[in-house]
Amino acid sequence: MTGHTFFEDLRNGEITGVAYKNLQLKKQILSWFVNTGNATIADLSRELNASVPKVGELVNELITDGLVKDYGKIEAAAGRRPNVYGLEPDSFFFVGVDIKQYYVNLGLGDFRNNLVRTQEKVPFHLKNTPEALNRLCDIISEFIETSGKGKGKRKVLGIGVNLSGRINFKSGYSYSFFHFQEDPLSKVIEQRLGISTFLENDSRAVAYGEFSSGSYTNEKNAFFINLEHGIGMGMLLNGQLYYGKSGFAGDIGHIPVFENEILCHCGKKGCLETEASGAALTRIFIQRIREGASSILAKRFPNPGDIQLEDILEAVKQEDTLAIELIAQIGEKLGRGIAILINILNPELVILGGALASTGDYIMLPIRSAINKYSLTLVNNDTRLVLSRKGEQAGMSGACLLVRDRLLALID
Amino acid sequence: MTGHTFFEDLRNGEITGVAYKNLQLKKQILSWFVNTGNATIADLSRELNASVPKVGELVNELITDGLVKDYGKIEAAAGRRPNVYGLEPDSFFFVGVDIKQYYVNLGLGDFRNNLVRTQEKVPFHLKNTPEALNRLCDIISEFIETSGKGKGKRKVLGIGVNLSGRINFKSGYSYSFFHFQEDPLSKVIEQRLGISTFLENDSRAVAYGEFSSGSYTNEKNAFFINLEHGIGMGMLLNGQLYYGKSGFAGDIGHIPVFENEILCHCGKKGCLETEASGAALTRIFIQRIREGASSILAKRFPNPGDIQLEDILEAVKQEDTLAIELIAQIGEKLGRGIAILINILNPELVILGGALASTGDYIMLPIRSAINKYSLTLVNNDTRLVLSRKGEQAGMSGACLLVRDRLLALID
DNA sequence: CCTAATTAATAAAATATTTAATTAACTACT
DNA sequence: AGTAGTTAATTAAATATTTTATTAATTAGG
Repeated sequence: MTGHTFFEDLRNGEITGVAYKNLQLKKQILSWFVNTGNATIADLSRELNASVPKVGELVNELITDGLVKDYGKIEAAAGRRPNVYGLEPDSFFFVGVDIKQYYVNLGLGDFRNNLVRTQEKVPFHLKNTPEALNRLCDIISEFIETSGKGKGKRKVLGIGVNLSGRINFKSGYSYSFFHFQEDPLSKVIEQRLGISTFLENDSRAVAYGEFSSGSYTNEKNAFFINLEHGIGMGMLLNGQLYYGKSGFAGDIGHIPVFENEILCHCGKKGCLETEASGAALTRIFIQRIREGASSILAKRFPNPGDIQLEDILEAVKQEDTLAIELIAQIGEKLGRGIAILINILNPELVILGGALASTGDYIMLPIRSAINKYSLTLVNNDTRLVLSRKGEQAGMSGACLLVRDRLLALID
Repeated sequence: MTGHTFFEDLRNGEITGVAYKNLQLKKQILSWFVNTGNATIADLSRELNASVPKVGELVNELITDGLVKDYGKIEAAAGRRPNVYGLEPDSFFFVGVDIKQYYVNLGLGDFRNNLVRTQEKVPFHLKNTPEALNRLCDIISEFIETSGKGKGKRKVLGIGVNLSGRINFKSGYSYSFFHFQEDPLSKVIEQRLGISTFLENDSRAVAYGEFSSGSYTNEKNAFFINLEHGIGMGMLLNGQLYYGKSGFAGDIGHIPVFENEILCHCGKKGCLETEASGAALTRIFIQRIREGASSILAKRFPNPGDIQLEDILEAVKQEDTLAIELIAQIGEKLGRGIAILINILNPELVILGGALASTGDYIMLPIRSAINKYSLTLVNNDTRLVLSRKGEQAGMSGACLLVRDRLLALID
């Protein structure tokens, strides 16, 4: 009993000795609730190798701090029924901000990974200007202000922001957007809004959201592949989000797999993205229309150059032959890229998400057959390939989860 | 003070409460010595967040068990000089067995990662027969018997065996060699020799040896690429040896990067190994000779089919133009494969080893230029590419280290 | 060469933690 | 319905650990 709250202790780097050990054990208790769910004092004592009185004491302190809740007694085969404890969802909240090219999704997540409120597709144009950053802060601020519940504002403990491009989540610097000031972007937002803020690369955040969602919490080695205009990826390796040396890891879009002459926007030739991305799909589709191919989009767009990725994906749903043919081609090539990943990293799960994934089996089946064709059977037998079921939710959810887990110092 | 030795406690799964915590702290102390070197009680107390008297007590117990040694006083700027403690190299030893196609290397490693005795190139033919396994056990047994020092046999605490092919190091099963009995191979050897035995995939073990050696202990994300007839790889990701779901990870040889029609022994086409391996080098070299190309080997081998990989590598050293030309070609293609790895995993270090690496700059420069050509500059700037400096030693050393660290339960 | 300053190691005192014992709560069986 | 058997939670006793104080060892400076 230090007299300080959990969060005060957490922020205090000077803490040593007994207080340090208690803090560590509290983190382990919270971590257990986060990863495994509710538990009894006896469970925690057994799993964390601490005595029952000690665990009881710390759980009570966490209850006092409002982080943990007594969920009452549970059924038991025999004997006195234990009380179960778990996270207090209503104590604190997190805001997840998922920034896309032309809009922003905001979500308010509780302590147990439920989005209690969302505000989707708030108009916003992602440009590297102070005005855009200002507008972004206003949007977030407005969202927090209006997130009251009953009597007042809900206590927001942290903000997670997903941005595309290179991010150093430890320093809080963004290198692709909003890097026109000295201070790291996370600090700038933090000062504007007065709430701890963490940045993350968008694909990585979405991946974290997917991996932490219900069905996939057991997987230790998994990829989330984000199929939009470009190809992004988030990786979970040995149960941890993988960054590589400087946070560039997951750049699957620019692996050299083709012997083509198409110049990629990265400056190289032969990148996977040149033939197997949303951008490639759009380019090839327009080209085929210009060559006279028939499609429901051919009539609708007098100028084929106006056709957007969304139109093509819509056409797939309306069973347009050309769109379906091309998405299958893209799938086959993507499958070759994924086969490389599978051979190298022997994962247990690959989740496909992003706009292209909404075409379902049309893209999934060619990918699967290419994986079978190009990767070792022994290895790819281990790998489940699934479509994302969370869609846009995963971005907000992942952002909330990342702030939560970083604030609790459950991950580093 | 439990009255039991460290190793007895370690093997006792039932251990709980205070004894458990002491054991954990002892592991942390040993781990510190292994990873960071000698330390004073004060250092350990600070770093491991335990009190000075507690650390002192446990260090003394470890000294009693013979695992730790008092290295005396060290210089200090001011004040009473502290005693430094570290691993006792002469207490226990480990045997590393590196099995190649036609020979075996054996090494006796001490507690501090020094090979105190080696026996290299012991003739052995790796075949999947009980006779070969028998012979292997005899070789190991003979090595241990003759590893006496002064008065008697040195105490060998564990044996590490590197085998090519798929290995499950946790269960001890080998799936490519010596799998003709029910019991896991590690258990079979263990029972024959009466000493704890661990198996590991050869490339992974060599990688561990390389990563743990002097200069590279700070790297958290590194690859070791083993260039022999095939291409093997061991990966360190987030500071841990990476296995993937079933231990197949690192299979870089069979990633589909070529659009060729060469049938790989894995049954697929377009594998990296079909054009960028020692086997490919041999095949192409022989073919070129048959087509009339000139080389110093052309005269020496009336039948070009007799030319072996070793002969070609020797020819490179003698500056044979054809050999040099082809090794550069192989390098360029390998570089493309490595570029893929770099883009995906953003490592800080890539070590090239195996027979082909002995050609030095002849293979290194084309690899480096292909990496620059095919991977994103921003990413490959992070990556140092180096040649293995340990050569055959790394295999034995890695095997010893893996047993040591697994027996001490420093890694899982 | 002695003293102040500094750090290590040890010893004693103060806490903290665990273990064991007790009490409480509940089920199933006679 | 009462009782034996189980498991939880609490309390008290026994340990263990940390903290603080003391002593030891060493350097630098007067």
